[in-house]
Amino acid sequence: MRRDVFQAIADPTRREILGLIAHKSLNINSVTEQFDVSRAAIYKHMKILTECGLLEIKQQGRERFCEGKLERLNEISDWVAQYREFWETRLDSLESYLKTLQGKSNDQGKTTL
Amino acid sequence: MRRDVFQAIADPTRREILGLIAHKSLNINSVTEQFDVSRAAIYKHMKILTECGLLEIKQQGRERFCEGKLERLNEISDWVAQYREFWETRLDSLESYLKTLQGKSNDQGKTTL
DNA sequence: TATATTTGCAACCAAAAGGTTTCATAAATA
DNA sequence: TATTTATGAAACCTTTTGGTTGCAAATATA
Repeated sequence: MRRDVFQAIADPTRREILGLIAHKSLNINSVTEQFDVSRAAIYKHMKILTECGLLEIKQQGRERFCEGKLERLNEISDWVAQYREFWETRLDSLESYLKTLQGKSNDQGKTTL
Repeated sequence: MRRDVFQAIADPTRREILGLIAHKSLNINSVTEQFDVSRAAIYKHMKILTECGLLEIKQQGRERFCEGKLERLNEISDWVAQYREFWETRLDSLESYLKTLQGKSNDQGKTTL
């Protein structure tokens, strides 16, 4: 069972769940109401999110409130970041190239690519 | 067949493939050599990456060179970004709270956590 | 106490994912 | 021309995924 953050956010329902609980903690039934699948299905998604640390559950009476731990998404943005540097470097050199062109003829405007 | 960027990067092999071709274009056999699965398996991964725009293929004789289109990862970082703001706000208010304590200060520090 | 509510979890199912082997085809080369 | 190389893709298999229904247990409430 691979259970990493990348796999966790691959599912659109799980992304939606994160969106819901980012703002405020909700119990499992409240989350379920927002979807048209069974509680058991939502529960399984919750479990996956919990197992990779994106979500924490706090018991309160017979209810369990789900709290988002979005910091864990850092793993994702860190991974993307290495390539961002890479592709932005390329875009930067394109940009400076275009600026060079622009400097040569000043009425140029944007060249459609 | 869901075929979005989120699902594409969920698989570790596909993430590795992106890492390989980020630096320079490689043909399919060269990519395959780096893994211990069959060419057909790699080919399928390539296809998925192509279908969601993370990769472009340029024919050159009988070979096909795979070129990374990492800009498409913007979709991922955009999605993460909305939550980044959210959780960094929380961290920022913690930080300013700590600064307030440290400075024993005269400003109205945000203590809402 | 009897009943409602909220949840955990098992058992099961269909479809998707990730892999394999095999064959066909087009391009390069001996 | 005959052969090797690089690839596309079909057929097939196993495991994982995402869903279901149903039941048990614990907490709240009438």
